[in-house]
Amino acid sequence: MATSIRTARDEASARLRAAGLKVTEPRLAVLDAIAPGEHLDADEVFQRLSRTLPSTSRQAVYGVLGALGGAGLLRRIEPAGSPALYENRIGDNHHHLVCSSCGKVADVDCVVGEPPCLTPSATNGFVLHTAEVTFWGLCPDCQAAG
Amino acid sequence: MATSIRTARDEASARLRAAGLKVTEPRLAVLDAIAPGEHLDADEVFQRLSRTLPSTSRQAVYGVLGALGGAGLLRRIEPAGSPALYENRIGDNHHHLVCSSCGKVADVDCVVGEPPCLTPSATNGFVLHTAEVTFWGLCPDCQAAG
DNA sequence: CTCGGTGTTTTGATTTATTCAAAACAACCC
DNA sequence: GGGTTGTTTTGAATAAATCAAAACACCGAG
Repeated sequence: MATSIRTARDEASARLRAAGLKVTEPRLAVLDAIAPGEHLDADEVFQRLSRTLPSTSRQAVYGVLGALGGAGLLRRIEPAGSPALYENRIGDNHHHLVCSSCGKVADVDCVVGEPPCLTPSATNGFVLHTAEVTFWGLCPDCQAAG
Repeated sequence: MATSIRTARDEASARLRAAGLKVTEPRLAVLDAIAPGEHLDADEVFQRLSRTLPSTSRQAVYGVLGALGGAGLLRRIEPAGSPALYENRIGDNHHHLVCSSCGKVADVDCVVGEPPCLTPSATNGFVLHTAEVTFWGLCPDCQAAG
């Protein structure tokens, strides 16, 4: 257990270094705070760090999230009506399901077949680099709540 | 010319009434301010109204945009990194091309073939009602600017 | 036509999410 | 270990939007 924690920290350190970023406690703590499948906003990350590394300032959280996002170690999404959210899952082009009632976010793998969403009908002269798909609906809990 | 202006106003009035909204000067002015193909934020709308109906407050603009958006007379989009934008084109499920450098927005008709983007690989129990696709890239001007 | 109820707008303050700037600090190469 | 550079802290400021209460205007009933 202690071994696996040490290992996770070491892996995180290695990923930071590989990205050309210095290894610092706030960065390790942020990487540790966001579990796979979660989508956390800056405030939620800050609150989690207030348990694991209470000296961390809110601005440091913004700085870390910005650095990790820019380095590709976290992915940032901004669903309409919600503050920016950060997730662990990177490197694939997965999409998101957002509950229009409670804001809950779930991942979905790319849409049916090949990524057709990368091909709009006309590009208006734009050179594309990403297609982002957000599905809006009601999550199971909000369906149950009527 | 005066006739066409009168007609546009009358059409806008009819659409407001049909939506169950009262017909007011600020609402007519907002509908008049947003031309087809444009994507304006609340501040841009407010600035346009400061010419055509200068007594309108910023909060009234927010109120009008909210009411018209809720009634389906305007569509609201919120690309990441940008304030909410409002457009005229409603009732079709078109998508958007956003320049990641300057923020310029262009409309695109739905992606190739049938709307495949309405079918994620797994819905995680969500009941879907909308799929929103945002394409990110560089607009022609920003390509030219290097 | 005018009166009254309801919905809208104004006025002014407030909140939320985020960014800026400068000083203190810490990681890491030598 | 010591210096440079990047990071974090501290504190203030901004942008976008929302809230609340009072003034007002639309529009249907009479």
